[in-house]
Amino acid sequence: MRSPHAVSETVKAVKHRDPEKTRSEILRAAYGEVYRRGFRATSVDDILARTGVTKGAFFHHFPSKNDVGYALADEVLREMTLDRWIRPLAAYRNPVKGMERRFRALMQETPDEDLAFGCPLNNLTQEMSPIDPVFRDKLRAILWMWIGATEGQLRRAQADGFVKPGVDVRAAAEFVVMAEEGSAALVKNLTDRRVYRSLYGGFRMFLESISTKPL
Amino acid sequence: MRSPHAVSETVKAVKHRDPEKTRSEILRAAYGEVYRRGFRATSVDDILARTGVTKGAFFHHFPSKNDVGYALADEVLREMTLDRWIRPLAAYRNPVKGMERRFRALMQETPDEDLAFGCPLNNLTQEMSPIDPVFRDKLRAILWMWIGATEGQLRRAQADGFVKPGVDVRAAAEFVVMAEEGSAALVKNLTDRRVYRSLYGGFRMFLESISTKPL
DNA sequence: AGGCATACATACTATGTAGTATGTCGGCAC
DNA sequence: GTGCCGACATACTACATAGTATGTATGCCT
Repeated sequence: MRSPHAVSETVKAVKHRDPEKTRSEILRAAYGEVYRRGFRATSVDDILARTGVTKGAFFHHFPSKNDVGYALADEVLREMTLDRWIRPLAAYRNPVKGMERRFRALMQETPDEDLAFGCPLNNLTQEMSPIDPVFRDKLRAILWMWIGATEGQLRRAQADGFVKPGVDVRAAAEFVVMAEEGSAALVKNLTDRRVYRSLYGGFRMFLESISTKPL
Repeated sequence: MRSPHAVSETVKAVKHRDPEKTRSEILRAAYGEVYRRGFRATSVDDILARTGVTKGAFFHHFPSKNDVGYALADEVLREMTLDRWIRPLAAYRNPVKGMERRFRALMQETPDEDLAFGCPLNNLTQEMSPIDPVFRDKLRAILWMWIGATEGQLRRAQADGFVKPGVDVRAAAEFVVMAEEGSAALVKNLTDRRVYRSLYGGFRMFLESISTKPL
Protein backbone atom coordinates (compact mmCIF):
# COMPACT_ATOMS: atom_id res chain seq x y z
CA MET A 1 0.00 0.00 0.00
CA ARG A 2 2.56 2.61 1.09
CA SER A 3 6.24 2.29 1.67
CA PRO A 4 6.97 1.73 5.32
CA HIS A 5 10.12 3.82 5.09
CA ALA A 6 8.77 7.12 3.81
CA VAL A 7 7.32 8.01 7.16
CA SER A 8 8.11 11.39 8.66
CA GLU A 9 8.88 12.91 5.30
CA THR A 10 6.12 15.34 4.46
CA VAL A 11 3.33 14.66 6.92
CA LYS A 12 3.97 14.03 10.58
CA ALA A 13 2.64 10.52 9.88
CA VAL A 14 -0.56 10.29 11.86
CA LYS A 15 -1.07 7.08 9.93
CA HIS A 16 1.42 4.69 11.32
CA ARG A 17 1.13 3.67 14.94
CA ASP A 18 -2.17 4.95 16.19
CA PRO A 19 -3.56 2.14 18.29
CA GLU A 20 -6.66 3.94 19.45
CA LYS A 21 -7.62 4.85 15.92
CA THR A 22 -6.96 1.30 14.73
CA ARG A 23 -9.13 -0.11 17.45
CA SER A 24 -11.99 2.27 16.81
CA GLU A 25 -11.73 1.64 13.07
CA ILE A 26 -12.18 -2.05 13.73
CA LEU A 27 -15.18 -1.38 15.93
CA ARG A 28 -16.68 0.98 13.40
CA ALA A 29 -16.38 -1.47 10.54
CA ALA A 30 -17.52 -4.37 12.68
CA TYR A 31 -20.61 -2.44 13.70
CA GLY A 32 -21.63 -1.83 10.11
CA GLU A 33 -21.14 -5.40 9.01
CA VAL A 34 -22.76 -6.92 12.07
CA TYR A 35 -25.71 -4.59 11.76
CA ARG A 36 -26.33 -5.67 8.20
CA ARG A 37 -25.32 -9.29 8.10
CA GLY A 38 -25.39 -10.46 11.69
CA PHE A 39 -22.51 -11.29 13.98
CA ARG A 40 -21.77 -14.85 12.99
CA ALA A 41 -22.21 -14.13 9.31
CA THR A 42 -19.60 -11.40 9.54
CA SER A 43 -16.14 -12.85 9.10
CA VAL A 44 -13.00 -11.32 10.48
CA ASP A 45 -11.80 -11.01 6.90
CA ASP A 46 -14.90 -8.97 6.07
CA ILE A 47 -13.98 -6.51 8.77
CA LEU A 48 -10.37 -6.40 7.65
CA ALA A 49 -11.41 -5.73 4.07
CA ARG A 50 -13.43 -2.72 5.21
CA THR A 51 -10.60 -1.22 7.22
CA GLY A 52 -7.26 -2.07 5.66
CA VAL A 53 -6.27 -3.35 9.08
CA THR A 54 -4.34 -6.61 8.95
CA LYS A 55 -5.14 -9.79 10.76
CA GLY A 56 -2.18 -9.35 13.04
CA ALA A 57 -3.39 -5.94 14.14
CA PHE A 58 -6.88 -7.24 14.61
CA PHE A 59 -5.90 -10.03 16.95
CA HIS A 60 -3.47 -7.74 18.66
CA HIS A 61 -6.36 -5.53 19.75
CA PHE A 62 -8.94 -8.25 20.32
CA PRO A 63 -8.10 -11.70 21.62
CA SER A 64 -10.95 -13.25 19.64
CA LYS A 65 -13.74 -12.33 17.29
CA ASN A 66 -16.25 -12.66 20.10
CA ASP A 67 -14.43 -9.96 22.01
CA VAL A 68 -15.20 -7.53 19.23
CA GLY A 69 -18.86 -8.33 19.77
CA TYR A 70 -18.47 -7.77 23.49
CA ALA A 71 -16.82 -4.41 22.88
CA LEU A 72 -19.61 -3.55 20.48
CA ALA A 73 -22.14 -4.14 23.22
CA ASP A 74 -20.20 -2.36 25.96
CA GLU A 75 -19.06 0.64 24.02
CA VAL A 76 -21.24 1.15 20.97
CA LEU A 77 -24.71 -0.26 21.59
CA ARG A 78 -24.93 0.97 25.15
CA GLU A 79 -24.16 4.54 24.11
CA MET A 80 -26.41 4.34 21.10
CA THR A 81 -29.34 3.25 23.21
CA LEU A 82 -28.79 6.08 25.64
CA ASP A 83 -28.48 8.64 22.86
CA ARG A 84 -31.53 7.45 21.02
CA TRP A 85 -34.01 6.75 23.76
CA ILE A 86 -32.92 8.05 27.11
CA ARG A 87 -30.86 11.23 27.05
CA PRO A 88 -33.29 13.21 24.88
CA LEU A 89 -36.04 12.73 27.46
CA ALA A 90 -34.29 14.90 30.03
CA ALA A 91 -35.06 17.99 27.96
CA TYR A 92 -38.83 17.57 28.26
CA ARG A 93 -40.94 18.94 31.06
CA ASN A 94 -43.26 16.03 30.36
CA PRO A 95 -41.15 12.93 29.64
CA VAL A 96 -44.15 11.09 28.22
CA LYS A 97 -44.36 13.76 25.57
CA GLY A 98 -40.66 13.17 25.00
CA MET A 99 -41.24 9.46 24.44
CA GLU A 100 -43.91 10.15 21.89
CA ARG A 101 -41.69 12.64 20.10
CA ARG A 102 -38.70 10.33 20.20
CA PHE A 103 -40.67 7.48 18.68
CA ARG A 104 -41.86 9.70 15.88
CA ALA A 105 -38.42 11.16 15.32
CA LEU A 106 -36.78 7.75 15.02
CA MET A 107 -39.50 6.67 12.64
CA GLN A 108 -38.88 9.68 10.44
CA GLU A 109 -35.11 9.80 10.69
CA THR A 110 -34.41 6.19 9.82
CA PRO A 111 -33.34 6.17 6.17
CA ASP A 112 -35.03 3.79 3.78
CA GLU A 113 -31.97 1.64 3.35
CA ASP A 114 -31.77 1.06 7.11
CA LEU A 115 -35.43 0.22 7.57
CA ALA A 116 -34.82 -3.41 6.64
CA PHE A 117 -32.09 -3.81 9.22
CA GLY A 118 -34.01 -3.00 12.38
CA CYS A 119 -32.58 -2.09 15.75
CA PRO A 120 -28.89 -2.95 16.16
CA LEU A 121 -29.29 -3.85 19.82
CA ASN A 122 -32.26 -6.08 19.20
CA ASN A 123 -30.56 -7.81 16.28
CA LEU A 124 -27.46 -8.74 18.23
CA THR A 125 -29.51 -9.78 21.24
CA GLN A 126 -31.79 -12.02 19.23
CA GLU A 127 -28.86 -13.68 17.55
CA MET A 128 -26.33 -14.11 20.32
CA SER A 129 -28.09 -14.08 23.68
CA PRO A 130 -29.50 -17.61 23.51
CA ILE A 131 -26.18 -19.18 22.65
CA ASP A 132 -23.52 -17.16 24.46
CA PRO A 133 -23.81 -16.27 28.12
CA VAL A 134 -21.37 -13.37 27.90
CA PHE A 135 -23.40 -11.72 25.17
CA ARG A 136 -26.54 -12.53 27.10
CA ASP A 137 -25.35 -10.82 30.26
CA LYS A 138 -23.99 -7.75 28.54
CA LEU A 139 -26.99 -7.19 26.31
CA ARG A 140 -29.44 -7.94 29.05
CA ALA A 141 -27.72 -5.33 31.20
CA ILE A 142 -28.28 -2.75 28.46
CA LEU A 143 -31.95 -3.67 28.26
CA TRP A 144 -32.42 -3.39 32.00
CA MET A 145 -30.70 -0.04 31.95
CA TRP A 146 -33.00 1.11 29.16
CA ILE A 147 -36.05 -0.06 31.06
CA GLY A 148 -34.79 1.36 34.33
CA ALA A 149 -34.10 4.76 32.83
CA THR A 150 -37.51 4.78 31.16
CA GLU A 151 -39.08 3.90 34.48
CA GLY A 152 -37.21 6.77 36.11
CA GLN A 153 -38.59 9.21 33.56
CA LEU A 154 -42.10 7.89 33.99
CA ARG A 155 -41.73 8.26 37.74
CA ARG A 156 -40.72 11.86 37.26
CA ALA A 157 -43.71 12.37 34.99
CA GLN A 158 -45.95 10.82 37.61
CA ALA A 159 -44.51 13.05 40.34
CA ASP A 160 -45.15 16.07 38.15
CA GLY A 161 -48.74 15.06 37.54
CA PHE A 162 -48.45 14.00 33.91
CA VAL A 163 -49.04 10.29 34.60
CA LYS A 164 -52.04 8.95 36.47
CA PRO A 165 -51.26 8.12 40.09
CA GLY A 166 -52.47 4.55 39.87
CA VAL A 167 -50.13 3.57 37.01
CA ASP A 168 -47.43 0.99 37.68
CA VAL A 169 -44.52 2.87 36.14
CA ARG A 170 -42.26 -0.19 36.10
CA ALA A 171 -44.75 -2.21 34.07
CA ALA A 172 -45.40 0.77 31.82
CA ALA A 173 -41.67 1.19 31.21
CA GLU A 174 -41.36 -2.43 30.15
CA PHE A 175 -44.26 -2.01 27.75
CA VAL A 176 -42.74 1.17 26.30
CA VAL A 177 -39.41 -0.50 25.62
CA MET A 178 -41.16 -3.53 24.16
CA ALA A 179 -43.09 -1.27 21.79
CA GLU A 180 -39.97 0.67 20.79
CA GLU A 181 -38.04 -2.49 20.00
CA GLY A 182 -41.00 -4.44 18.66
CA SER A 183 -41.93 -1.70 16.23
CA ALA A 184 -38.46 -1.58 14.73
CA ALA A 185 -38.54 -5.35 14.42
CA LEU A 186 -41.91 -5.51 12.69
CA VAL A 187 -41.00 -2.71 10.30
CA LYS A 188 -37.76 -4.52 9.56
CA ASN A 189 -39.62 -7.69 8.75
CA LEU A 190 -42.23 -6.02 6.58
CA THR A 191 -39.97 -3.29 5.16
CA ASP A 192 -42.94 -1.03 4.87
CA ARG A 193 -42.72 2.46 6.20
CA ARG A 194 -46.46 2.91 6.43
CA VAL A 195 -46.59 0.32 9.17
CA TYR A 196 -44.57 2.66 11.35
CA ARG A 197 -47.40 5.15 11.27
CA SER A 198 -49.89 2.59 12.50
CA LEU A 199 -47.57 1.52 15.26
CA TYR A 200 -46.96 5.14 16.16
CA GLY A 201 -50.71 5.56 16.54
CA GLY A 202 -50.95 2.58 18.84
CA PHE A 203 -47.95 3.68 20.87
CA ARG A 204 -49.49 7.08 21.27
CA MET A 205 -52.78 5.58 22.39
CA PHE A 206 -50.97 3.63 25.07
CA LEU A 207 -49.15 6.74 26.29
CA GLU A 208 -52.43 8.64 26.39
CA SER A 209 -54.04 5.90 28.42
CA ILE A 210 -51.48 6.31 31.22
CA SER A 211 -51.46 10.11 31.04
CA THR A 212 -53.60 12.56 32.96
CA LYS A 213 -54.13 14.79 29.93
CA PRO A 214 -53.87 14.49 26.15
CA LEU A 215 -50.41 14.79 24.63
CA MET B 1 -27.44 -49.68 12.44
CA ARG B 2 -29.57 -52.55 11.25
CA SER B 3 -28.89 -55.18 8.68
CA PRO B 4 -30.31 -54.21 5.33
CA HIS B 5 -31.13 -57.80 4.53
CA ALA B 6 -33.32 -58.82 7.48
CA VAL B 7 -36.25 -56.88 6.23
CA SER B 8 -39.61 -58.58 5.97
CA GLU B 9 -38.65 -61.17 8.54
CA THR B 10 -40.60 -60.48 11.69
CA VAL B 11 -42.06 -57.03 11.29
CA LYS B 12 -43.54 -55.79 8.08
CA ALA B 13 -40.71 -53.21 8.11
CA VAL B 14 -42.40 -49.86 8.32
CA LYS B 15 -38.88 -48.55 8.84
CA HIS B 16 -37.25 -48.83 5.49
CA ARG B 17 -38.56 -46.77 2.67
CA ASP B 18 -40.96 -44.29 4.13
CA PRO B 19 -40.14 -41.07 2.30
CA GLU B 20 -42.86 -38.99 3.88
CA LYS B 21 -41.78 -39.98 7.34
CA THR B 22 -38.13 -39.32 6.50
CA ARG B 23 -38.97 -35.91 5.20
CA SER B 24 -41.08 -34.95 8.19
CA GLU B 25 -38.40 -36.29 10.53
CA ILE B 26 -35.91 -33.97 8.90
CA LEU B 27 -38.28 -31.04 9.23
CA ARG B 28 -39.06 -31.88 12.83
CA ALA B 29 -35.40 -32.07 13.84
CA ALA B 30 -34.52 -29.01 11.81
CA TYR B 31 -37.26 -27.04 13.50
CA GLY B 32 -35.92 -27.86 16.96
CA GLU B 33 -32.34 -27.02 16.14
CA VAL B 34 -33.16 -23.86 14.22
CA TYR B 35 -35.44 -22.70 16.99
CA ARG B 36 -32.69 -23.03 19.56
CA ARG B 37 -29.53 -22.20 17.69
CA GLY B 38 -30.64 -20.26 14.66
CA PHE B 39 -30.69 -21.34 11.04
CA ARG B 40 -27.13 -20.63 10.02
CA ALA B 41 -25.71 -22.02 13.25
CA THR B 42 -27.52 -25.30 12.61
CA SER B 43 -25.42 -27.55 10.44
CA VAL B 44 -26.79 -30.27 8.24
CA ASP B 45 -24.80 -32.71 10.31
CA ASP B 46 -26.58 -31.51 13.44
CA ILE B 47 -29.89 -32.34 11.87
CA LEU B 48 -28.62 -35.72 10.69
CA ALA B 49 -27.36 -36.55 14.18
CA ARG B 50 -30.81 -35.91 15.61
CA THR B 51 -32.58 -38.09 13.12
CA GLY B 52 -30.36 -40.96 12.03
CA VAL B 53 -31.08 -39.87 8.49
CA THR B 54 -28.02 -39.98 6.26
CA LYS B 55 -26.65 -37.18 4.18
CA GLY B 56 -27.71 -38.89 1.00
CA ALA B 57 -31.30 -39.07 2.16
CA PHE B 58 -31.18 -35.49 3.32
CA PHE B 59 -30.07 -34.10 -0.02
CA HIS B 60 -32.42 -36.43 -1.79
CA HIS B 61 -35.37 -34.75 -0.11
CA PHE B 62 -34.01 -31.20 -0.10
CA PRO B 63 -31.81 -29.81 -2.84
CA SER B 64 -30.01 -27.55 -0.36
CA LYS B 65 -29.97 -26.62 3.28
CA ASN B 66 -31.79 -23.40 2.51
CA ASP B 67 -34.67 -25.38 1.09
CA VAL B 68 -35.22 -26.94 4.49
CA GLY B 69 -35.61 -23.45 5.86
CA TYR B 70 -38.08 -22.60 3.12
CA ALA B 71 -40.11 -25.70 3.91
CA LEU B 72 -39.99 -24.77 7.57
CA ALA B 73 -41.56 -21.44 6.74
CA ASP B 74 -44.14 -22.77 4.30
CA GLU B 75 -45.25 -25.82 6.22
CA VAL B 76 -44.37 -25.45 9.89
CA LEU B 77 -44.27 -21.79 10.84
CA ARG B 78 -47.30 -20.83 8.84
CA GLU B 79 -49.43 -23.49 10.51
CA MET B 80 -47.99 -22.73 13.92
CA THR B 81 -48.89 -19.07 13.60
CA LEU B 82 -52.44 -19.90 12.58
CA ASP B 83 -52.87 -22.38 15.42
CA ARG B 84 -51.45 -20.07 18.04
CA TRP B 85 -52.91 -16.73 17.16
CA ILE B 86 -55.65 -16.93 14.59
CA ARG B 87 -57.77 -20.07 14.68
CA PRO B 88 -58.61 -19.84 18.39
CA LEU B 89 -60.21 -16.43 17.87
CA ALA B 90 -63.05 -17.85 15.82
CA ALA B 91 -64.52 -19.44 18.96
CA TYR B 92 -65.07 -16.09 20.69
CA ARG B 93 -68.14 -13.98 20.36
CA ASN B 94 -65.87 -11.03 21.07
CA PRO B 95 -62.57 -11.58 19.24
CA VAL B 96 -60.88 -8.86 21.28
CA LYS B 97 -61.56 -10.94 24.35
CA GLY B 98 -60.04 -13.85 22.47
CA MET B 99 -56.87 -11.89 21.78
CA GLU B 100 -56.50 -11.01 25.42
CA ARG B 101 -57.04 -14.65 26.43
CA ARG B 102 -54.70 -15.94 23.80
CA PHE B 103 -51.93 -13.63 24.93
CA ARG B 104 -52.36 -14.77 28.53
CA ALA B 105 -52.54 -18.41 27.53
CA LEU B 106 -49.33 -18.27 25.52
CA MET B 107 -47.62 -16.51 28.39
CA GLN B 108 -48.69 -19.21 30.82
CA GLU B 109 -48.21 -22.19 28.56
CA THR B 110 -44.68 -21.43 27.44
CA PRO B 111 -42.40 -23.68 29.49
CA ASP B 112 -39.47 -22.11 31.29
CA GLU B 113 -36.91 -23.75 29.07
CA ASP B 114 -38.53 -22.22 25.98
CA LEU B 115 -38.83 -18.72 27.38
CA ALA B 116 -35.28 -17.91 26.35
CA PHE B 117 -35.88 -18.93 22.74
CA GLY B 118 -38.65 -16.55 21.83
CA CYS B 119 -41.02 -16.83 18.89
CA PRO B 120 -39.86 -19.24 16.17
CA LEU B 121 -41.28 -17.13 13.38
CA ASN B 122 -39.71 -13.95 14.65
CA ASN B 123 -36.35 -15.62 15.19
CA LEU B 124 -36.10 -16.93 11.67
CA THR B 125 -37.36 -13.68 10.22
CA GLN B 126 -34.88 -11.56 12.11
CA GLU B 127 -32.03 -13.79 11.08
CA MET B 128 -32.75 -14.57 7.44
CA SER B 129 -35.02 -11.91 5.98
CA PRO B 130 -32.36 -9.22 5.57
CA ILE B 131 -29.95 -11.50 3.75
CA ASP B 132 -32.08 -13.86 1.68
CA PRO B 133 -34.93 -12.65 -0.51
CA VAL B 134 -36.64 -16.04 -0.62
CA PHE B 135 -36.83 -16.19 3.15
CA ARG B 136 -37.88 -12.57 3.19
CA ASP B 137 -40.81 -13.13 0.84
CA LYS B 138 -42.04 -16.27 2.51
CA LEU B 139 -41.81 -14.97 6.05
CA ARG B 140 -43.24 -11.62 5.13
CA ALA B 141 -46.21 -13.40 3.60
CA ILE B 142 -46.85 -15.16 6.88
CA LEU B 143 -46.70 -11.87 8.75
CA TRP B 144 -49.12 -10.20 6.38
CA MET B 145 -51.44 -13.15 6.73
CA TRP B 146 -51.24 -12.87 10.49
CA ILE B 147 -51.97 -9.17 10.38
CA GLY B 148 -54.70 -9.60 7.81
CA ALA B 149 -56.46 -12.28 9.82
CA THR B 150 -56.18 -10.18 12.97
CA GLU B 151 -57.64 -7.26 11.08
CA GLY B 152 -60.52 -9.46 9.95
CA GLN B 153 -61.29 -10.45 13.51
CA LEU B 154 -61.16 -6.83 14.67
CA ARG B 155 -63.51 -5.91 11.85
CA ARG B 156 -65.93 -8.54 13.01
CA ALA B 157 -65.62 -7.23 16.54
CA GLN B 158 -66.30 -3.74 15.29
CA ALA B 159 -69.35 -4.88 13.33
CA ASP B 160 -70.67 -6.58 16.45
CA GLY B 161 -70.20 -3.47 18.54
CA PHE B 162 -67.22 -4.59 20.62
CA VAL B 163 -64.77 -2.14 19.06
CA LYS B 164 -65.32 1.60 18.87
CA PRO B 165 -66.57 2.73 15.44
CA GLY B 166 -63.76 5.24 14.95
CA VAL B 167 -60.94 2.75 15.36
CA ASP B 168 -58.73 2.00 12.36
CA VAL B 169 -58.81 -1.79 12.55
CA ARG B 170 -55.92 -2.20 10.16
CA ALA B 171 -53.62 -0.07 12.27
CA ALA B 172 -54.86 -1.76 15.42
CA ALA B 173 -54.12 -5.18 13.93
CA GLU B 174 -50.58 -4.15 13.16
CA PHE B 175 -50.11 -2.95 16.70
CA VAL B 176 -51.55 -6.16 18.11
CA VAL B 177 -49.19 -8.33 16.10
CA MET B 178 -46.27 -6.09 17.01
CA ALA B 179 -47.11 -6.48 20.70
CA GLU B 180 -47.50 -10.25 20.41
CA GLU B 181 -44.16 -10.64 18.71
CA GLY B 182 -42.39 -7.90 20.62
CA SER B 183 -43.41 -9.33 23.96
CA ALA B 184 -42.00 -12.73 23.16
CA ALA B 185 -38.81 -11.07 22.00
CA LEU B 186 -38.35 -8.95 25.10
CA VAL B 187 -39.08 -11.86 27.41
CA LYS B 188 -36.60 -13.92 25.44
CA ASN B 189 -33.95 -11.29 25.87
CA LEU B 190 -34.56 -10.76 29.56
CA THR B 191 -35.50 -14.37 30.37
CA ASP B 192 -37.74 -13.13 33.11
CA ARG B 193 -41.25 -14.43 33.35
CA ARG B 194 -42.46 -11.53 35.47
CA VAL B 195 -41.94 -9.21 32.54
CA TYR B 196 -44.66 -11.07 30.69
CA ARG B 197 -47.18 -9.97 33.31
CA SER B 198 -46.28 -6.33 32.82
CA LEU B 199 -46.54 -6.66 29.09
CA TYR B 200 -49.84 -8.45 29.43
CA GLY B 201 -51.09 -5.50 31.45
CA GLY B 202 -50.06 -3.06 28.76
CA PHE B 203 -51.51 -5.21 25.99
CA ARG B 204 -54.77 -5.38 27.87
CA MET B 205 -54.82 -1.62 28.33
CA PHE B 206 -54.42 -1.17 24.60
CA LEU B 207 -57.25 -3.58 23.86
CA GLU B 208 -59.47 -1.79 26.36
CA SER B 209 -58.71 1.53 24.72
CA ILE B 210 -60.13 0.37 21.40
CA SER B 211 -63.09 -1.47 22.96
CA THR B 212 -66.55 -0.15 23.67
CA LYS B 213 -66.75 -1.89 27.05
CA PRO B 214 -64.31 -3.38 29.56
CA LEU B 215 -63.02 -6.89 28.85
C1' DA C 1 -38.61 -62.09 -14.64
C1' DG C 2 -36.53 -57.98 -15.38
C1' DG C 3 -36.15 -53.05 -16.06
C1' DC C 4 -36.29 -48.82 -13.79
C1' DA C 5 -37.24 -44.94 -10.90
C1' DT C 6 -37.31 -43.77 -6.15
C1' DA C 7 -35.08 -43.77 -1.80
C1' DC C 8 -31.60 -44.07 0.40
C1' DA C 9 -26.00 -44.87 2.12
C1' DT C 10 -20.82 -43.71 2.19
C1' DA C 11 -16.85 -41.49 1.20
C1' DC C 12 -14.96 -37.69 -0.42
C1' DT C 13 -14.01 -32.61 -1.75
C1' DA C 14 -13.91 -27.57 -1.94
C1' DT C 15 -14.10 -23.68 0.54
C1' DG C 16 -14.46 -20.44 4.05
C1' DT C 17 -12.87 -19.11 8.52
C1' DA C 18 -10.96 -18.33 13.28
C1' DG C 19 -6.85 -18.35 15.04
C1' DT C 20 -1.46 -18.81 15.30
C1' DA C 21 3.56 -18.63 14.49
C1' DT C 22 6.77 -15.75 13.51
C1' DG C 23 8.87 -11.75 11.98
C1' DT C 24 9.51 -6.60 11.62
C1' DC C 25 9.37 -1.88 12.71
C1' DG C 26 9.25 2.32 15.44
C1' DG C 27 9.93 4.98 19.37
C1' DC C 28 11.00 5.70 24.25
C1' DA C 29 14.06 4.51 28.52
C1' DC C 30 18.51 4.67 30.00
C1' DG D 1 23.46 4.08 20.74
C1' DT D 2 21.12 -0.01 22.47
C1' DG D 3 17.60 -2.72 24.51
C1' DC D 4 12.96 -3.56 24.67
C1' DC D 5 8.04 -3.44 24.32
C1' DG D 6 4.00 -2.21 21.95
C1' DA D 7 1.95 -2.17 17.41
C1' DC D 8 1.61 -3.99 13.70
C1' DA D 9 2.37 -7.46 9.03
C1' DT D 10 2.46 -12.17 6.51
C1' DA D 11 2.04 -16.74 5.84
C1' DC D 12 0.30 -20.59 7.42
C1' DT D 13 -2.84 -24.27 9.89
C1' DA D 14 -6.71 -26.83 11.74
C1' DC D 15 -11.25 -27.51 11.33
C1' DA D 16 -16.07 -27.23 10.29
C1' DT D 17 -19.35 -27.52 6.79
C1' DA D 18 -22.34 -27.61 2.47
C1' DG D 19 -22.48 -30.20 -1.17
C1' DT D 20 -21.16 -34.16 -4.57
C1' DA D 21 -19.87 -38.59 -6.73
C1' DT D 22 -21.01 -42.87 -6.74
C1' DG D 23 -22.92 -47.01 -5.26
C1' DT D 24 -26.86 -49.99 -3.62
C1' DA D 25 -31.30 -51.62 -2.27
C1' DT D 26 -36.34 -51.75 -2.85
C1' DG D 27 -40.59 -52.43 -4.89
C1' DC D 28 -43.78 -51.54 -8.55
C1' DC D 29 -45.09 -51.99 -13.51
C1' DT D 30 -45.23 -54.58 -17.52
